[in-house]
Amino acid sequence: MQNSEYNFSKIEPKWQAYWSENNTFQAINFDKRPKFYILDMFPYPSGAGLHIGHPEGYTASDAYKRFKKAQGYNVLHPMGWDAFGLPTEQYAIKTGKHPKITTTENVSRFKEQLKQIGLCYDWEREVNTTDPQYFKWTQWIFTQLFKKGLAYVEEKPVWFCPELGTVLANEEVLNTPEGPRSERGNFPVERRPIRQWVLKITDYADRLLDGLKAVDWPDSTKRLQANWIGRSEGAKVCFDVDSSDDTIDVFTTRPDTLYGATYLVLAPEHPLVHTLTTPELKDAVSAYIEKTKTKSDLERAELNKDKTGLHIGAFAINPINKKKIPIWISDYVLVSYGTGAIMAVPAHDERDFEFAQKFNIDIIQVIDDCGTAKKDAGGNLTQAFTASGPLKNSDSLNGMDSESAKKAVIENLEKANKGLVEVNYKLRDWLFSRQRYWGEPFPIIWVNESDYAQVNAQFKPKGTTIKSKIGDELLYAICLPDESLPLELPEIESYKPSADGQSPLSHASKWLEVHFNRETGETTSQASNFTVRGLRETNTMPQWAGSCWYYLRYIDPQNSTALIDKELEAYWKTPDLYIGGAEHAVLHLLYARFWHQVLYDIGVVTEAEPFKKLFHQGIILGEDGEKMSKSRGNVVNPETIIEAYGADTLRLYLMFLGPLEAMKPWNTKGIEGVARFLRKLWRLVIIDNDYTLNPKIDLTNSVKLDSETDRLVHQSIDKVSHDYENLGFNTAISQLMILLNQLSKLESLPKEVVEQFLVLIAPLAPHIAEELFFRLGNEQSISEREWPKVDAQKLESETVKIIFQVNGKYRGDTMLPKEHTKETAIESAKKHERVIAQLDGKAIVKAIYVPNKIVNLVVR
RNA sequence: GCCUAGGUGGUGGAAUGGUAGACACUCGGGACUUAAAAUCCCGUGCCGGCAACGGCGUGCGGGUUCAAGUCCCGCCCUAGGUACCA
Repeated sequence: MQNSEYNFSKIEPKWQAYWSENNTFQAINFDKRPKFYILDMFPYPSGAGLHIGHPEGYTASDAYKRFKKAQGYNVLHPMGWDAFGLPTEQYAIKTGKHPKITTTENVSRFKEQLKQIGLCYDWEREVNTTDPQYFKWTQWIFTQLFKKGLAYVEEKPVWFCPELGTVLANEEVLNTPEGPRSERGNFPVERRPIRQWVLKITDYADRLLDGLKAVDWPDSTKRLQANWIGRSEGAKVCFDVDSSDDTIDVFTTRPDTLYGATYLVLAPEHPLVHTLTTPELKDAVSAYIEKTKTKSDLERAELNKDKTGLHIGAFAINPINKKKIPIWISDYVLVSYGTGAIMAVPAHDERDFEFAQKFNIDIIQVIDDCGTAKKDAGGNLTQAFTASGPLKNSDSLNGMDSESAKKAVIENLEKANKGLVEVNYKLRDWLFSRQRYWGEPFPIIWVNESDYAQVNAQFKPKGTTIKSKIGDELLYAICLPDESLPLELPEIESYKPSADGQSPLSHASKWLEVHFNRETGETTSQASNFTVRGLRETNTMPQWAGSCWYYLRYIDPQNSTALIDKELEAYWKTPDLYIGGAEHAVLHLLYARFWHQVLYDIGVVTEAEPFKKLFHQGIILGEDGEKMSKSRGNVVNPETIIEAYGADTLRLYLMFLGPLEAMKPWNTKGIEGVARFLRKLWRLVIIDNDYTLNPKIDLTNSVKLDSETDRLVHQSIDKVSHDYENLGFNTAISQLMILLNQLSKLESLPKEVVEQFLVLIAPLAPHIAEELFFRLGNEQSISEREWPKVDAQKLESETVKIIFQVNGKYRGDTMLPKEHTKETAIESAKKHERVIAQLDGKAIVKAIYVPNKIVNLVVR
């Protein structure tokens, strides 16, 4: 009876200390080996500590890193903290504790937990978005955007809760039968326009779309981003307003249906609504607009199945046939898309059809459905016909197909100066400010008009000015010089926003009021002949800002004179693999790409796209199959698992649960399987805990493996290598289980084979691999050992298994030599007992032979 | 509504159009043990049969094919995302 003990709690801390002391996984700048940059989405260090979802993706990237290192790459695999964020601020409001302190505590807890799992990062490259030496460069990037004219200020509607006196995030607003309410306190909330910084991401829409072609991302993610950008080609059509000088521009993707436009709809927020409404309808229209304010875009879209709207009394003239059509307002038209107004063609648009039916507006079919549309007994459409086809009811265009008609209509309108080709995007500009404390302050000063004129142009945006009414004054924005960065957050007494929704920074009067040197840009608390009076911007940046470019800072984290050194950038370039959740498929990845493209334009980086290859890890659900959450009480804590089973077992099990990309439930019972596997591995090498090696191991490597085992070894090297490369860890582990089961059965086996096994499993279970490798007499870390090579010859076997089928059903098999003829295979099938039984009384119609695989006899 | 992903034993899952259920968990039986833990062996999709074996079986209904979990068409269900985008 073997007496061995796999004491993970003793060996795991030992090797964690070893890796740390020896800088085993340090990335070496300018090393001759090929570089490989693996990036994880960095976490928000919450007060709750790690949950089991974090280590899933992180274990995968850690394993991949160890694999790539063994393959001879100079691997960069860093970690950092996306540490600005709402929960820390809320905690500060509640307790008065400075977010900086909370953040430091949370970060050290997270770091400790990551280390416990055996995750080895190059900690010398750690970044923290709240570190002034980091956000100095976040602010610097903003000044570049500002100077390039890619930033502007605008009043934007945001959720505001008068009761709480604060702006709310979408997720803090609940939909209730009584209307939208705040999550905290259940108070009524409304959309209120507040002064915001906005970034012109739409200027980059086409490049963001084109760039997707070149990257190795999941197709579904590319599609998601492309849909989000939503490029659509169409026309802008200008409608005159009857008995008025005003005109209304609409955007349409179907100019071919212009003859079928029977009414116009303005978004309730459209600037012309008030002007065009006839006096007797003003009250009703105002009431409708008020009601719209309480609805989010999503609500206007989804929950409001029943169309609402009002005719505002005015009429427009269809430019193509001079027909007079009524102007309506309805909340199904959004002010943020296109021109905020549409021409409604109920016969050929579902929403317009629904609306026209409800309000009894004409439905004129101008595209011939050629009998394919759904109609009632009277021959009227029962739903919109949205396909293309030949035109009708369209004067000279009758008979023309949709595509040609689109061109013809636009040409016609262009001649009359009533329209033109236009491209529209669903993508909206990026609302880039928050009325909060715990974020990067904007490096912006507001000055009055006459002072602005005296300020050196280097502090102003090129080709534009940014002005806004602040307090009662119209002020102009200038940016701080690089030397004044970072602009740090002031200490304040209360983290609560002011009652009018302004940022808590608006209380910090000492910090707020400055004197700005017109030439040098230096800010002082005392005025002088060279200074102008200014007010600092009180908004802060959103959490996205810091996470938009962190992957660049890992390359050169300490640089105080540049965001990144040019030579280092040229060496490390951009991440070769980016692993992170699909929940960031659009926003984070799109914003980061936008900033990267701007940085590319100004020469900071040399590649146009930041993330060459992307992989989404799935979510781990609770044992009940529901999303893990404190309130459900189904949260699994990694620390408990490590205490009971060890980090290697946790890592292995996380990867064994299922495909990395899948959403899968945690099952604590199942962990027994991988725990047994590791104990079995331990016993293969050690027969008691006193450093006694298993005598089955031939230390001289003179024992030869039988050919079947030898083939299995090489098949395993082959499969495991492929699976690791594709992050298919679950199948790699089952292959290793098969191999270990075989090796355990042998009477004796060469040490070399055991070591190869250890190298194969080291990426996933590094502690036990190091320990056993060490006990086999090796002095170097197993991570220095080269990845085993497959001997292709050994994969081949002399015999192959031929499957026998009758009418496609398995009825037996046999082993045949590799070099056999089709006839031999078919003959041996016909001789097989079970096949004969199936052939009884039937004739063979056909015999299919797939070389080295299958014989299928078709009988009747 | 729309977009995306998915639906395979009691459970997690595996399967270049070629033996469905690898590898595990669970459960049952046995060995070792005073006993337990650990370990080892056998069985474990469903129905029938002592067994050999036969039938059925990858959400549902069709289709293509010698052969379909895999490809095509229609439907149902689940999860995630969402902006009635004109």
